[in-house]
Amino acid sequence: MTRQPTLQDVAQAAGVSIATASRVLNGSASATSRTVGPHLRARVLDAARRLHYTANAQAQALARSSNPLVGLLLHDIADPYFSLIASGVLAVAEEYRMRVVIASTGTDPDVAAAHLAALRGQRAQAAILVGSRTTSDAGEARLAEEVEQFTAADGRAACVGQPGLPAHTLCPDNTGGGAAVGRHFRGRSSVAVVAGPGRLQTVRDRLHGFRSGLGRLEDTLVEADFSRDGGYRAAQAVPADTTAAFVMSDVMATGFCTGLRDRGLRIPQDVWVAGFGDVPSVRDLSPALTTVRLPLVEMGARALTLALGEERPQTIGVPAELVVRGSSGA
Amino acid sequence: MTRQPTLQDVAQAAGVSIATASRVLNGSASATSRTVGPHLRARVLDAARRLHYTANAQAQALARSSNPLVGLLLHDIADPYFSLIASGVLAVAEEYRMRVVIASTGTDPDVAAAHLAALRGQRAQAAILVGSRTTSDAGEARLAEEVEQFTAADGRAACVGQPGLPAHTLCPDNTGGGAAVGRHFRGRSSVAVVAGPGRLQTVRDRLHGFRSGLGRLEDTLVEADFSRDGGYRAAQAVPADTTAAFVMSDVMATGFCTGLRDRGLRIPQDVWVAGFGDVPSVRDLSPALTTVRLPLVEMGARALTLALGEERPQTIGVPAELVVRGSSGA
DNA sequence: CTGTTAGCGCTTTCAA
DNA sequence: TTGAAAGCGCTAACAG
Repeated sequence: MTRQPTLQDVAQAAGVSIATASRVLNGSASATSRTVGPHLRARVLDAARRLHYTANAQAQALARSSNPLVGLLLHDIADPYFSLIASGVLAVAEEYRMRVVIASTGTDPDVAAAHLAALRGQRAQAAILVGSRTTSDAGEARLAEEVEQFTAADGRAACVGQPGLPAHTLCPDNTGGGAAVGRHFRGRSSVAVVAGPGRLQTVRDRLHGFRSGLGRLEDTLVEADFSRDGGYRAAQAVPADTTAAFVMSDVMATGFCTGLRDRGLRIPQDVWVAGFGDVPSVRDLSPALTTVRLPLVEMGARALTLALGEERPQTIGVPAELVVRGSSGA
Repeated sequence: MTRQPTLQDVAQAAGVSIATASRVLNGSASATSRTVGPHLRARVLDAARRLHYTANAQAQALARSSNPLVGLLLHDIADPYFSLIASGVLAVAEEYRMRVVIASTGTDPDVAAAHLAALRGQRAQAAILVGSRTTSDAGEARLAEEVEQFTAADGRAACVGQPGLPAHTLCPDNTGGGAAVGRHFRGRSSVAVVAGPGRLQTVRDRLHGFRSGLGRLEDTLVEADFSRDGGYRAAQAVPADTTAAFVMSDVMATGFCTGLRDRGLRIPQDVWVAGFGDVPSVRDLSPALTTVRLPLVEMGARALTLALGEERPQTIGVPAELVVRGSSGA
């Protein structure tokens, strides 16, 4: 490799000291950096351009002991629920001119904890944890511990999901959203719920809300992973006389509807279906999917804004709104 | 903030030299690092744990002059086409235990070039550029120049899209895929094409392939952005007597189908529709969408594997396979 | 097997 | 306004 030009090289080429070169090239916005004469300044800029100089971000981070970096940890980037949130995070990061390192952690809090430790190693200024808390108390405790380490190292953490972590929290109204679906389903004779993994707090909240909204408990519970195919399979597992199904994510619901249809059941004549999240594509199913709207992109944006802005951890509720469409008779 | 513990602190706490601490904590896998006595080793590990020590990744990168980092530049993470590719990249990065910094660049080559320069500044080992080349010769030239700088700095670059950059290239068969749709549409009387922005090479390739497959040129061309709503609007813009429409992305096609339906046209009785990409959700449209399958997740995985593995830039074709479904009469 | 020490490239006082 | 020099935290020879 052609060794990367260093500030040293630029300074030399411009015939100035390395300090001067630093001031004109990477000088912080602070007033003290503008103090370079126009003549030298021009020479430095010119030399930098000629050499294709780019500051070594590591060295800068080390010297400044701060790194314009935010970590984004989410369950699965291939799921639109998460990629939409990610898109909001990226937009804000761009505004703040921060880089973002991303990782898919799955649902294991220990994996998230490990990544968070790595982020601390990178001296990231912020970390956004997107996804559900779990019922693994031990795991959650370790994650919380790691969040505290991160915060102690002057990092800002924000979580999109349930409260429970010592960090900013954006808390979608899973219970309320579930309840709205439950109320909407009142009067339907035989109700099924397609849930995600039971260890996820999100799943519990949505289920609990749903049942309280429905006003009774006789539902059939089918557990699936949060995938399209999981939803499809769940449609085979549901009782034949089901007249309404609450599927806990839009991605699952999408597969679920197809599964139902392949089984000869009609939506909504035979079965009402409702999802959760309101990702864009569910409007285009036929019939369009009734679902609970979450402002996903904004949630991502908000989470980073919060992390970067607010000093004291805040918990902020995010309203979840039932959107009734054709899949439940609209 | 509680100052982060340094290697110094750990060494002190363990009563050993900083070198020893370094060897046990961050020692490269090379044989020379295992040479620490079990006794001291244990003391160091213990001290590190007590202090919650995490190596400063910046300092490490600087000292080692290499950074286990890959950059991922794509048009729009909210689009499943890209998020699926991203998911493949993340999986491989995880295997290699590399971090990935991600950025949405839109379609402007200069934005990508700027991000690439930043990646060079971070001494990233690899960069994956996902997205179409454009017809902006000047912009592409600047991007190519930047790729060369990146490579010169010992970085590996891989591109998912068209050839044209001095890097590894994973080249989906856009022309062939388009042609397959064209052949499939032969015999349909009035054909429309919903294209993305004309400045994208991908769009040109798919269109060119389509026309050659169709065997004639009298199609109606509607240009839209690559969004769901763009597809929906395009459905209003297409001639009323259209009997077949090739929509150049699945996301657009998804909205397009709804637009057509809202306009009173039936799929496939009145209009055949085909998309491109085969993202998971299009199987669940009714009728299911005919489309051109691209192995998106694998493409992402392959791109990074290639970048990390192969020295000499290679161009690899990725087959695109027509999948006929209900939206075109299957 | 362990410790000393010279950098890695940049920022930032402190003097001049 | 400019330059000299002391680190930032860690790695990697080189000595012992």
